[in-house]
Amino acid sequence: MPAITLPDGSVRSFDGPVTGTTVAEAIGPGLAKAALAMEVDGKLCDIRQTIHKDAALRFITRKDPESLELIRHDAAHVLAEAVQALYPETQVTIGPSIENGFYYDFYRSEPFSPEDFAAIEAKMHEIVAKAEPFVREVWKRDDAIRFFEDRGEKFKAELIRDLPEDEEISIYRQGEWLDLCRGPHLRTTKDVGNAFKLMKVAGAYWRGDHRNPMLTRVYGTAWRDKKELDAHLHQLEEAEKRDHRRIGKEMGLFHFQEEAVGQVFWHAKGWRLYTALQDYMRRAQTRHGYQEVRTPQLVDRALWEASGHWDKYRHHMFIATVEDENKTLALKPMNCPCHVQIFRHGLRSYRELPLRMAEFGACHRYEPSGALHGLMRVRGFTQDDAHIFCTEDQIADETVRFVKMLHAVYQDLGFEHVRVKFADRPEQRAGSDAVWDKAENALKEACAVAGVEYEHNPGEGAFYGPKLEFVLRDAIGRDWQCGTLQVDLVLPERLDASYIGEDSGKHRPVMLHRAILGSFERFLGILIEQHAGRFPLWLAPVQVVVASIVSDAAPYAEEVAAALREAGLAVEADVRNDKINAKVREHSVARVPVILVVGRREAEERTVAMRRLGTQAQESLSLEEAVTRLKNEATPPDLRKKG
RNA sequence: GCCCUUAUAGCUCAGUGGUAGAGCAACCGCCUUGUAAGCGGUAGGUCGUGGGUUCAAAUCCUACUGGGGGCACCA
Repeated sequence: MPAITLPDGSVRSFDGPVTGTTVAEAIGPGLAKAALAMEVDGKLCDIRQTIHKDAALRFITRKDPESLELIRHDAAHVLAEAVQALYPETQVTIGPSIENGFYYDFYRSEPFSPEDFAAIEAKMHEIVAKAEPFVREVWKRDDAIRFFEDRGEKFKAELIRDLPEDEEISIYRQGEWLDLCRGPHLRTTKDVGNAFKLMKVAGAYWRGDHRNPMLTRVYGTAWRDKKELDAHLHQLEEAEKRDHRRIGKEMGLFHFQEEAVGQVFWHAKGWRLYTALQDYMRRAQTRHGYQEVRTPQLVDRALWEASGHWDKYRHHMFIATVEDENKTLALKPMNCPCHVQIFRHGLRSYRELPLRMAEFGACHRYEPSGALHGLMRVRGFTQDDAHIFCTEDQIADETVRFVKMLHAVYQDLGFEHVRVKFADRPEQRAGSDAVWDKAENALKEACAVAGVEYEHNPGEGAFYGPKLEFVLRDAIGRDWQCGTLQVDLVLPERLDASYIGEDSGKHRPVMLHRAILGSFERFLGILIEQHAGRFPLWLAPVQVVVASIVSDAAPYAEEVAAALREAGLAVEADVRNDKINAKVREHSVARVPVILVVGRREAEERTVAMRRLGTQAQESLSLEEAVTRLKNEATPPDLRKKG
């Protein structure tokens, strides 16, 4: 006699086991029509599922966010049926719903191409129109394996074989077609609707392992209605407009070319942006008690062997040799071993700890070609790297200090939302379990002291120690992992770093590896996308353009530009023989934050007409006032007078 | 590295077997101009590179290199 409790608190009793469909019909025809699935005691399931005992029930309609996931998952099934109908030799594997859509991985000797999309989409619409009910069946394991093997579906058979013994093998049918699937699903294929679109094909390794065969993955996006779909497609276009590679080209910030793959040619404007950020970081570091150092680019392999990097990362290092000398050197892929060399140069006292050693370390890594991505993933980059040599007792305090500094920097740079992840020991690692226990516990404790709340990220630590990962969210909601703090008890041991303690004995320091930006290249890529190239004044590559209206005003325009330059601003004078409309347009398109327009009147009165990017308003003010105000406004946030 | 895709003028792109095109930018001239494109003219490309098919290749095939989207990788 199940009693069904509904979200409004009301209870309905039934004489015997009932399906969700029956309950919905009992409540009313409107709900019966709208209910796509249901949640029974918090668990999402098919609406046709039978409820045997008392339960809390909530119906899922198109309005509920859960419906999107179901629509997407079902769209993947519809895609798979369509593909097998058109290309019967294709084997199916898996097809989950993902953010904004779904994908399905197929195995086929000839991979699909976007040219096949039109035919596949047409078939999908046919299947949706047929309104085939999704019917759940539970099969015996052996029957299921035999069934799929008989059909030549080796991948599916393998999946079933690998399911845990006690797992129920459920099959979903939609008309003639069926698939192994945990569910749940909508009522019929019709519920998928027509707001879907196939987006791209991509290769993906079977079970995510590069030793396995390559499958063809077809990605699609799916929404509740056409309006949502269009909004999503529009958003994709908007994101494309802020792509840092596009903006970098438009604003003349940097370029890449074949002769230096994965390395940036910074142009004058991009370099101003870069150095503005670097200057800021240098000030922040100095303020927080770091000393800056500089270490060699080319270092003998012996050091990398000692640190353990040679063993693990040799194939990702650029190796250099000299003809006349039988030596192998490597371009440094990281700075830590070099910093240890400075630390161990001469005797260190406990009085020097914590010793915070920073370097804008230029590193090179031979990243796989497929990993390269604009500024975000390059082969030559510069880290805002630092290593804190300290005692175990100082870990907590240093963590507190670092987290504070990191938040201040992110805030100055315009990022408010920061998450923390705790990455613990990976499978392949250096150091004993005892050392790892110690390092992980120390870091956890430090988090507690610093009041840092974190998510767990299992197995993702560095090979020498656990790490905190700082993830920031940008203006359009994307997450970027930038900052990191790593506790390392291994490298000081391997590279024999020591200090003399209070007891006159030798001790091992702890090394904290830390970065806030990560790499300048990547962080600038993020900054470009964050601001869509419209930087705050202190970062803008060209801060002000002084544009003359008539040639008579040209000398005054030059004078205004000179005054601003004297005040430390990046300014250009545009005295070309062109219409003011054209000049304003050109510099607006170039995202110059401030345009000062000067004509005959301004020259006579010694004023400027100020126009801000993104507005049409003009403000007339005296030259002196303009210089004072712009100089103040262009001051980096950390140098601005507070309050 | 693997799969798909792509490469034409400085930029954005059209041209799909029959003598390389447009817009913007550049350069030259005219216009002295009041807040998002004034007008006219000139110049600019061995169509990414190497092979091949063909009477004929930007166009078809093939390899390589770079770019893009994923997968794998990310000390």
